[in-house]
Amino acid sequence: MSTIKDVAKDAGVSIATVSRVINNSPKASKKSIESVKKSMKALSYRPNANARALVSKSSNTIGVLVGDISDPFFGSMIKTIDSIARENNKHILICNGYHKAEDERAAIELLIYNRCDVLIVHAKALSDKELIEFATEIPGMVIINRVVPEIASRCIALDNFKGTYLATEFLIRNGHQHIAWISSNHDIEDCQQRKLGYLQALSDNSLTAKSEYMEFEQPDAEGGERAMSNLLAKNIKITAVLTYNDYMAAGTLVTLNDNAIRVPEQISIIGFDDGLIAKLVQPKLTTVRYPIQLMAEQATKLSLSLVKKETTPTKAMLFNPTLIKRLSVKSIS
Amino acid sequence: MSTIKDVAKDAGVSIATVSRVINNSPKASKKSIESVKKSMKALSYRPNANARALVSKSSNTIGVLVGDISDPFFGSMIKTIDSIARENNKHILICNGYHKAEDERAAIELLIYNRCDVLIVHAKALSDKELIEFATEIPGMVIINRVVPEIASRCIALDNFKGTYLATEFLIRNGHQHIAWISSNHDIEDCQQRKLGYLQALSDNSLTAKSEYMEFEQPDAEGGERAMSNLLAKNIKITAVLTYNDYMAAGTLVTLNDNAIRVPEQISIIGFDDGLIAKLVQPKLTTVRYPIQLMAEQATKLSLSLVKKETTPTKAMLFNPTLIKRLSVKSIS
DNA sequence: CTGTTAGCGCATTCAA
DNA sequence: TTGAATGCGCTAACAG
Repeated sequence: MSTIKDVAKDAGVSIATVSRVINNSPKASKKSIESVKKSMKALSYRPNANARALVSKSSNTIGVLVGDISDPFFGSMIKTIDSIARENNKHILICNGYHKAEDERAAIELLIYNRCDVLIVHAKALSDKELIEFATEIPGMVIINRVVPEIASRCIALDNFKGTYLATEFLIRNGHQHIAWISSNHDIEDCQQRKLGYLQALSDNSLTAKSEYMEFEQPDAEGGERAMSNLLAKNIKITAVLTYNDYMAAGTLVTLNDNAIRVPEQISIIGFDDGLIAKLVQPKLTTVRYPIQLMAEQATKLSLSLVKKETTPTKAMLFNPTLIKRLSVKSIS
Repeated sequence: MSTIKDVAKDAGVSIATVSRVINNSPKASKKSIESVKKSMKALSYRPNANARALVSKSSNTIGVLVGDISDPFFGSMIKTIDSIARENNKHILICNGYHKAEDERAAIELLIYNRCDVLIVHAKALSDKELIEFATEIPGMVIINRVVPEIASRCIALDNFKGTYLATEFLIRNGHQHIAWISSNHDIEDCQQRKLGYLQALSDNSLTAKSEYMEFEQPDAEGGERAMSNLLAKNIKITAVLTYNDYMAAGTLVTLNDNAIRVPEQISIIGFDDGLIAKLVQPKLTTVRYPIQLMAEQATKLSLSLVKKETTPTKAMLFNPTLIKRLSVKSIS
């Protein structure tokens, strides 16, 4: 692979001149520009991004840590970040944390090693303490989908509590009194908050929560199937099921359908996220919207302005969940 | 951010020694290792990946070009690549091509700029010619989901023709004679091959293809909805629909359900890909399996061995699609 | 086992 | 407008 030197020699100029035309510097004669460009093409010259990053002390890269890139939730988050990155002539470097502290730590470190200008971090397993340390070290780091009080100004999150509270209340208003909660078995803040929202809505409406109405499995369709299956096995009266996310809801639907239980006639279902899947299952899911694209956009912009030292927000940006009514909930008398 | 010099000074050794402990070189005394590690921690030293890549001429990065990262199909492809990358102590750099030649070109160039050791490229819009040029320049480049004859040994692809041929024949064997084809409106090889498979199976069974039985829309659920809607509008006799992918199939199901047409009782459906979604819709989709994870694994391994100059395959690795029977097809007399 | 030294490819002074 | 020279942070001889 040819270097800037080769190009300079071929074009009969100095490497400084070549550098100037690479970077569209105004102080380069038309003649130089022409001959250099010709040589670059002839040698199929590729500027070495590593060398540029080394000397310019900026890799022009936005680092992104997500839970699992194959999860469509993160897919749309990443797509949003990528599009804003492109608008700013940057690209993104993505790492998976798999919701494990060890992986999350390694991922953030990798992003730092690579001198990412800005960092957008979705970390659920890492402790507040470690996150604060990283954030202190990297001024452009922003945390998405989590609030760490000490660095709240760098956090973008959803009010998870409100999400399930809304949904539970909606079910209660529609006459439901036997509401199950199918959730994730990951011990992360989201789960706790969403569970609290569910419990609070129950108690605010004088309904007592029962542990046999709650199931915890992997937060995907399979987990949803298993959880619903467990619920059915217990032979308790259930008229509605609130789920941790749309995929668990989809799994719930599968189990119910396999068992000839009609939704929403016999059991109502509410999902969470309002992902693509919500509109594709039968019946279309009533769900809680997680405005992840909006949030990802804000996170990216915040992070970008942080490194430019433009803004200094004072508190966490907390987004509101909203209920999207579709066809998986039926009112009962 | 502290550098290797700072650490050397703090630890009272030379930068060479620091470099040695960073790289776990055997020729470093226990004492040095200890003091250096201590200093590294104290200064929260982060080796600069750009500098390392510059001098070692290897960024330890696998470059990946996909169509659209938010598409679950690519999500699972990337996840597979990432896991193999990690096994080899590498990480991945991902770019979106959005099936546009311009974006695909820019993406591959970015990956080359960043000195990716190996490249796994899913490019549909770029011409064979350009792809060959890139492949010639980068010995470790592998093309996935496409066959470019001149560089067949670097291609990993699915036999798309066989996929739809299989599916169409399956429908015919089950008594269907009025089979529609809902496909993507992108003018790429996959579409052409899959259409040919459909047409060939029809003609091999003495059925005549009719253009009003074919619809071309965006290859997603919305496109599937629209396509099915168009098909219904034409008021033609249809007993089965073959679709370009599972998402189009899911959209098809939505439209049919909205119009109170039962699947598979009134119309049978076959999808393509066997993605996660196939098992979540109602009824579960009979579909053609696209072993993308297997293929991504092979592509990564091939690419990895290519840069090590270990292997020199002679022909394209062509994968077989297989039919996965579920519940969306009914036999008619 | 350790330190000195020479680049890796590039951007950027500073003189001319 | 140009080129020579310097250094970004690091690895890898090489000599000790």
